[in-house]
Amino acid sequence: MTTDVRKIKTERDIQAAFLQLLVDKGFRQITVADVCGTALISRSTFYAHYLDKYDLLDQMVARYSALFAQRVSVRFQQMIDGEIDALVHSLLADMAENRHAIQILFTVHEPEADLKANFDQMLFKEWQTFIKEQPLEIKAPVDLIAAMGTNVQMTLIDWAVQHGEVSITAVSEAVDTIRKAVLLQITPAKKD
Amino acid sequence: MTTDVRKIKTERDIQAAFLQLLVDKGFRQITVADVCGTALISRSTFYAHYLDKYDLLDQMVARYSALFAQRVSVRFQQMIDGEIDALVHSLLADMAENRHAIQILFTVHEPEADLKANFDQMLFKEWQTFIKEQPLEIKAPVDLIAAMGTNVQMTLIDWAVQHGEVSITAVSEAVDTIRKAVLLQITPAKKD
DNA sequence: GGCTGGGTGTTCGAAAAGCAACAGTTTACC
DNA sequence: GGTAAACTGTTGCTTTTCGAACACCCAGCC
Repeated sequence: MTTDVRKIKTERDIQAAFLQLLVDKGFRQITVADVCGTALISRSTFYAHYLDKYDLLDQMVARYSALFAQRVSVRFQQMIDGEIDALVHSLLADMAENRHAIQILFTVHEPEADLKANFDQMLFKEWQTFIKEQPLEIKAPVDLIAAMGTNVQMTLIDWAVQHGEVSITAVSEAVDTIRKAVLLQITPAKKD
Repeated sequence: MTTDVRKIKTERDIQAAFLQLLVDKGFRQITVADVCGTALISRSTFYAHYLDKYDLLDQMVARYSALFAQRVSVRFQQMIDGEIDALVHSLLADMAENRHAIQILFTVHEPEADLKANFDQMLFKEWQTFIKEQPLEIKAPVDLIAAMGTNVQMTLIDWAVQHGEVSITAVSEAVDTIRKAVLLQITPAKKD
């Protein structure tokens, strides 16, 4: 099996070095030699783990995308139900380990690897299907409202990733107000 | 020669883990398995580098002792000359890299490995020879005054290690006052 | 007493990582 | 346009590290 500590450690080191370099000089400027240098890793070892720097980025983006994918539905439901406190809280709990990496990867936008775009896309689909399930006839275009909802959520996620654990009540209220405004477009007015 | 990155990295990891564990549970409670566990190192690898945990401690203490030994005379002279600002400054500059380790090792007092005792001993010898070189007949026992001087310096070093870079003027003045009092015991009163 | 569990220190073959050299490609500059 | 420098992947061989087993010791416990 893959229980060899060495593999885990070198991949850990490579990825940490990569994130560091993303901050320092940006993806385009990074060379494989750079990564190996700051990770204290041999170049031949790098190629034993990744095809090239694009593959490295891909794998990292894929990993965090998958992580997010596991929870999208839950988070989406929390948003719909107005459990903003719970949403922010569980978001931060999940990310406690990964916040740093996600924060950095959010700044990278490559055609084939864009974590923020992936998150966005997943949420957008959730909104689309949610809206279409609504019994009411709605006047505004589905995709417009879906985009609105997605943006509210992405903004919240971005904020959470940037700020980590902070007192949340003010945030919750602000998000909640906007959330209601969006939902009003697709559901009958009701008491919350 | 021995420029294999792996050796450097594992020793780095082992020593970092060891320092961590010293803080967490203290030297006596540490097992080799502990060190390997937190360093993500195989036990057989540990024994390729060190005989046992005592050897590990020894080597670390020896290293920082040697580092200090290189500079003792200079530092001592700075003290005698009342260049307290310069003393604290160069002390911190030297230790920038090692302050953390030294701070922790200062808390470990094993019969055969005691960094603080080593520092103390080196300074004490400097004071002894310095006092004996003085032309004046002195009334107080040499070792008493030597111990006094050593203590002033050790206290300063301890403070520097704990606090790192801080605004220093108040410290300088305090130390300078005491320093003069000690020197007055062995030299004729003079204008500074 | 005997037994168990956790610690030590050693060994060995297998796996991973290192290093150095390679040809091929891009980049930068005169 | 040409050349030097830097970067890329790849390879063969060496060194280090790993994991798992071993016997041993010692402390606590039934």
